[in-house]
Amino acid sequence: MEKIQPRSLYLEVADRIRDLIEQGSLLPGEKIAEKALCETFGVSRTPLREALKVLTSEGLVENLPNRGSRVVRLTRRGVKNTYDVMGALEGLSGELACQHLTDTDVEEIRRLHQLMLGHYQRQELAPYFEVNQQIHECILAASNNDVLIEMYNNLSQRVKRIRYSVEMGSANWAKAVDDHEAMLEAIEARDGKRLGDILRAHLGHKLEVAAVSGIIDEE
Amino acid sequence: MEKIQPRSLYLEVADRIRDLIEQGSLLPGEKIAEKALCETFGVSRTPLREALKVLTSEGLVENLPNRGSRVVRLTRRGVKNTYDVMGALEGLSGELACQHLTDTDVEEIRRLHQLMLGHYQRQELAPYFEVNQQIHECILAASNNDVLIEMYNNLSQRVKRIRYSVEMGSANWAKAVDDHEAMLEAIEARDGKRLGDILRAHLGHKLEVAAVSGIIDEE
DNA sequence: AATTTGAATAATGAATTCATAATACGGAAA
DNA sequence: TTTCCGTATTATGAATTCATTATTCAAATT
Repeated sequence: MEKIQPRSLYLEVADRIRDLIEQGSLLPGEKIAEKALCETFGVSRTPLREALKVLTSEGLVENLPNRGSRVVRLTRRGVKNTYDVMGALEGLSGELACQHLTDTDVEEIRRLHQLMLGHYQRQELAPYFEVNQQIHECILAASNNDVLIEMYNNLSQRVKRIRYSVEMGSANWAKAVDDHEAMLEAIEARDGKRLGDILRAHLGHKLEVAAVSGIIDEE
Repeated sequence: MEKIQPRSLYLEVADRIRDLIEQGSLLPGEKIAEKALCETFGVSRTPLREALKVLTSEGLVENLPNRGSRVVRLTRRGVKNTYDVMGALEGLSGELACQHLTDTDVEEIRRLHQLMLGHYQRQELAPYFEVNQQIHECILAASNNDVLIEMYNNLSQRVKRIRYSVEMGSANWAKAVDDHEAMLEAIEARDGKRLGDILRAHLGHKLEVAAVSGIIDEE
């Protein structure tokens, strides 16, 4: 029998607002009118305000005393900072994953890797990204470190609303695929140090792509 | 003239609760009675509950629906996970710091380093830790990455309530001082990669000490 | 005696109300 | 016309109230 999980209203509301921000219904810098959101969600201001406080401490929203909340703006510098930290965390995830990866885990990653290569060869960008992310999530999960996973997901959430420009430079793309090739080798050799180094370096490339997106403010 | 900073009540309350947890007035696993805290702080339940939600998303408190809040328990595994992530973040801070450290910054670190050595030679543990922390904060600040600083401080807060057993093994202590010697060299050479590696490794030792503390639960 | 049931109590969750600060607007003065 | 000032309006911050869910404890049943 499955347990019934009672979930607090404010968590539900926080999820919904997160979605709104991610999909772009609430834009960076936009003021969040409490009353309006209350009506769309059909809740009172209390749980809504609690949700806003959670999002504030998550770094998605900022709270100006007596002047309400706004969606935080993404600056180029802020995004760079976020990616740097994510790189460090990915690096750690690689090192730890190598200590825990089972043979079937590696098998699964190998499968995804081949799948991804196929998408690359056929230049199918969206499916490529999809599988690419699955690989990284596999490694992250294998780190067996829930603090790490929590931190990474938080940071990831902050930059998710950047819509990557649809065409990725072919040179960058090729480099990314090369990185993944090296990653797989390191994984198969269970070489955590090397995998960590590759992952730390790997994320740097994404930034260039992100910078093009219109959502980022130049301070 | 100094600006007047209007601060929300819930942030104030959150700070106070954080203090209570850090100094051990609220113990891990302890249930947090809202009414009692409201009276001690002299505020209503609304800002208190908002504060609790912030602390929950910071990982200091957990929220069981309809059953209130409790201070999260520290498990050996959880502390290890936290230290691993902190190590990765310190590593990054070292790499970044080397890109930004000015000569006067390095001068200051050198001064602190000598001060710390003095405390080590005289076996003055508390002052040693004090200065030690100042050095790490210097490096962290010099990273110029506020996302990194925010993350690090959050994690640091979570484990702050561990009271390190007063006597540190003399072997460990010597090793830590050695690490610091190597750190200073790397800093003076502005060798970010090396500094990063040293810092990543450096934190591992603390864990052993922490494990002795009575506050940690064996799951 | 041990376990279960149910009423009484207390605590949490959420809506509402009240207080206060910010914003918008209109008129007066320069 | 532009700027400044004061009032009206609106929104936020916090306390209070109401509703619902746990908990406690005594009585009843096995």
